[in-house]
Amino acid sequence: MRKKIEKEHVGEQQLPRLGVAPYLELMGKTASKDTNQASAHMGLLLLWIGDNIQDMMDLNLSSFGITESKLDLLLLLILHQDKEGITPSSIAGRLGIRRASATALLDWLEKRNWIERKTNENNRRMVHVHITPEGRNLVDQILPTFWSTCDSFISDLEVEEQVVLKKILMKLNGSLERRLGVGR
Amino acid sequence: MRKKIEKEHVGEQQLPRLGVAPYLELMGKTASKDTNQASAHMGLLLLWIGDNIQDMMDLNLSSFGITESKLDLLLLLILHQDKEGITPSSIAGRLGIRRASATALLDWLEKRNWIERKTNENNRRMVHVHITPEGRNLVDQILPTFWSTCDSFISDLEVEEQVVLKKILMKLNGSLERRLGVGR
DNA sequence: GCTTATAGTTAGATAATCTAATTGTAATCA
DNA sequence: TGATTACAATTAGATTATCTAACTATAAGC
Repeated sequence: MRKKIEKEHVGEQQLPRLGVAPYLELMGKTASKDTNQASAHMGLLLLWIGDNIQDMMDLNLSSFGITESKLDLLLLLILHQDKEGITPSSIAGRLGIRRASATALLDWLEKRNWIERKTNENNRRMVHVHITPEGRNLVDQILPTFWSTCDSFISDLEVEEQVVLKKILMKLNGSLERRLGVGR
Repeated sequence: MRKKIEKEHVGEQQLPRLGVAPYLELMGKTASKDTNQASAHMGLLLLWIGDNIQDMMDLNLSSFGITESKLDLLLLLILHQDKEGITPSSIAGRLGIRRASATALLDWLEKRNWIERKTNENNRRMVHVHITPEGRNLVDQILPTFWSTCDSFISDLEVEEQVVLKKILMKLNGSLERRLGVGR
């Protein structure tokens, strides 16, 4: 008797890949006339690329049992650890989430002993947050994979392409951060 | 899902923006020696850019009461609507999610009358999915905003920068899709 | 000393995902 | 041809990440 797989084996009837062309055709029919369609084409590619690199990072981090957003928070704690001002509020402000959401993230990390909370004795409403040695240890284990994954995103590009891209990406990121009013 | 919209008046004690430098310094100390740090720097920027454009798109679509991932599904239905092979399974395959997750998405869209399910009479295990006129109407209302948002991502770049970027982005997206085994 | 503001948490909700189990149908094969 | 296996979809139940609103404790202002 044959026993069974586990892959949830997706059937043969895959939808064909269409590529970008039908999207551009639809854009031609549905974009407002003051939209620059060549730029929008690039924006669409950026959206897809963002999606794909996010998936790739999630995939590579999944074995560590932590998501990129939680790693992000731990990095924040490391990079600001000399300052005393790391509180649930300031974390929420930096990550662009509500205080209640920060509480939930911190609960999760605290339960695993990767961060600690300590009440501010001068203002007992406030709580200081810091990473523990175990947390730092975890991050040190993860970071080599994190950086090599970042490296891998553009590994298929030629060196000259990378040079050009670098300048543009820095400018682009600055522009987006300015317009969103955020920034790391 | 992300919301991140209102303000909830965040207090004064904001964490300072550090910029990329401390990240690069940390990378110097923690990256494996076969990581190309210049490339990883660009990868990090791409990750941040992806995050920022996703936020910008979410923000601009939020007033339509639909997320980008659900719009994505509706676009899929539109672009494949001549073919008969659109089923929960094929949707799950294309979106890279499980069939159960596709069922949940379709339930949500069906409840709002934007899609319809119809049992395949030749093989009663299968269900065909198609967009309704109301669904198509909704998409037509959203798309101008969607395209202009895509356009806006790179609106601060010079024309020459855009020209260079386009070629690189197409190559980059192709490379990522190939490595992830996905594609639109 | 009341009143108001602030920081954090709790309670309860929703969205987007997952795995495992279930249901109904089709195909295989002994 | 009837039992077994495979497959498509759904259901049930869980987790993660977010939200808003309400609550608690503390500090500050008048």
